[in-house]
Amino acid sequence: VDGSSVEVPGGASRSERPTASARRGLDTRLIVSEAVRFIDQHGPDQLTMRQLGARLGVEAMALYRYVPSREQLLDGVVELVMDELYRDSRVDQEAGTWQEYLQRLAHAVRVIALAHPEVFPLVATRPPAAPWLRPPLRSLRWVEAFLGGLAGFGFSTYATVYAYRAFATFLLGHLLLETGTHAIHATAKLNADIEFLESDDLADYPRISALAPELSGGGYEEEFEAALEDLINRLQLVLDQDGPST
Amino acid sequence: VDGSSVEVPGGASRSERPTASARRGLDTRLIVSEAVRFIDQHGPDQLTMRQLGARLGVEAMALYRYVPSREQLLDGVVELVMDELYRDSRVDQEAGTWQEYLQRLAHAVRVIALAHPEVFPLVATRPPAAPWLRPPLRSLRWVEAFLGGLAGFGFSTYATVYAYRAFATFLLGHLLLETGTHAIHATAKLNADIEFLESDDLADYPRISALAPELSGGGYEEEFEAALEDLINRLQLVLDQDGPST
DNA sequence: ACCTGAACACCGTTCAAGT
DNA sequence: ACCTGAACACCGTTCAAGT
Repeated sequence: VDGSSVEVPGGASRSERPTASARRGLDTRLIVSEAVRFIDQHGPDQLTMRQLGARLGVEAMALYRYVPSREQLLDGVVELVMDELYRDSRVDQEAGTWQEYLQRLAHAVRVIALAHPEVFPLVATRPPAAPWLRPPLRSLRWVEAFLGGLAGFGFSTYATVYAYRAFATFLLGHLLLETGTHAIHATAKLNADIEFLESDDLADYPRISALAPELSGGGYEEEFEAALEDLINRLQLVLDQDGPST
Repeated sequence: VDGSSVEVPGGASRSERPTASARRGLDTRLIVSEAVRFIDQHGPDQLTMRQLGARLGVEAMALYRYVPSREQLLDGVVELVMDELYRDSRVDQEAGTWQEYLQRLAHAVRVIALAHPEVFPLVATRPPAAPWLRPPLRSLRWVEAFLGGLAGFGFSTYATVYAYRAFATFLLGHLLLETGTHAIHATAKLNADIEFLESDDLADYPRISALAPELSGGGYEEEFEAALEDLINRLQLVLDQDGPST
């Protein structure tokens, strides 16, 4: 309910008609959030400077006053979406334990990912602005808070870094897989998919056929929860071996 | 040494001059493997039908005899790269234990990912042809072998499915992060990266500054090994709780 | 100051025409 | 049978020109 907090003044008309409130007062932030909405609806490949301009009641060339290039616009999309974390109530309040802290953070990121399944692949694969940022933890403010949080709970620097890396890897793998099945193109493509290198017949793969329902079934939520708990247990072991303080 | 076994007859000239052996005898497979080589060198965004044609000594339009579209060509690239597994000696030979089997498979996939860091994001994010295929385990033959292998080691269907999902998630997260830092564009972009939504000053993030070397450092190999062992231990627990046989 | 028109150098893709 | 030329409908981006 609170995962899609990118506010854009305009209404929901998906025609080329510009919304009244967007007509005047173009602005970098407005452009980026309209891009987010567009990608949520049609996927990143469909996002075109001309189409985005049309939705904002403007020619494509006008966007270049506020955005250096399409590539940087996509970077802005990633940044804006991940910044929804700041508006998520569950990360605001103080956590009592580091386990609780990681739980809250993980769930908040998951909410964002599921709210924007078409954006998440960009979060996962766009080259980060700095080498210390591991997707999907792509914001400096964020990572700073993460490191500070764990340190506050008595993590050594070693344990902090270990936890950071493991946590990012966990989120990336799970959420990319989960959003991949939720994405628009996933279903759209299955219909029209003809393998042209070699045509596969499912009858040749008895084990897959037998397990098809289990393999394709959902259960992402339970999987996420279980793996998150495992990760936390794993970090507990590292903490125990390592001793507290810096 | 054996991770890049896509053989393409042509030489290594990167000009538009076609290689002698590729001049005649166009063919779907040749086109796809040339596309792999191109992406390895320049990344997927740079891949253009016209440029690929030029490398094969042909106009772009000629490619459409063998490849339905650029999109399907990219699907073919993913498939061809992951099929290198069949040519990897470490998955051929019989494994004595399921732990050994998973270890071999994981390392073989990692070799492929590192051999083609620009292709791996495609492996990770392209919509799979079927809902039972979880990236990066995208081949039916492959997944069939995986399921059969574990069943042969006494995994119940529940444990098999659990292992499949966990294994795929593990590989996806780790290898996408690792290839992300190895990718061409990662370094190319860092130089020219100017945040335009808000300019960040590293001095505002003391913990990141302090841990910068540890955060950005490599250590991917050790991380991979450690996490793989953890995963195997986790699967051991599931097996114990679950009991053997189908 | 902010937006537009026209233009440039590209794309993917189709199809009639060449050999 | 296989490739090409020309064309279509688009792209991202630049820049002089409009208001």
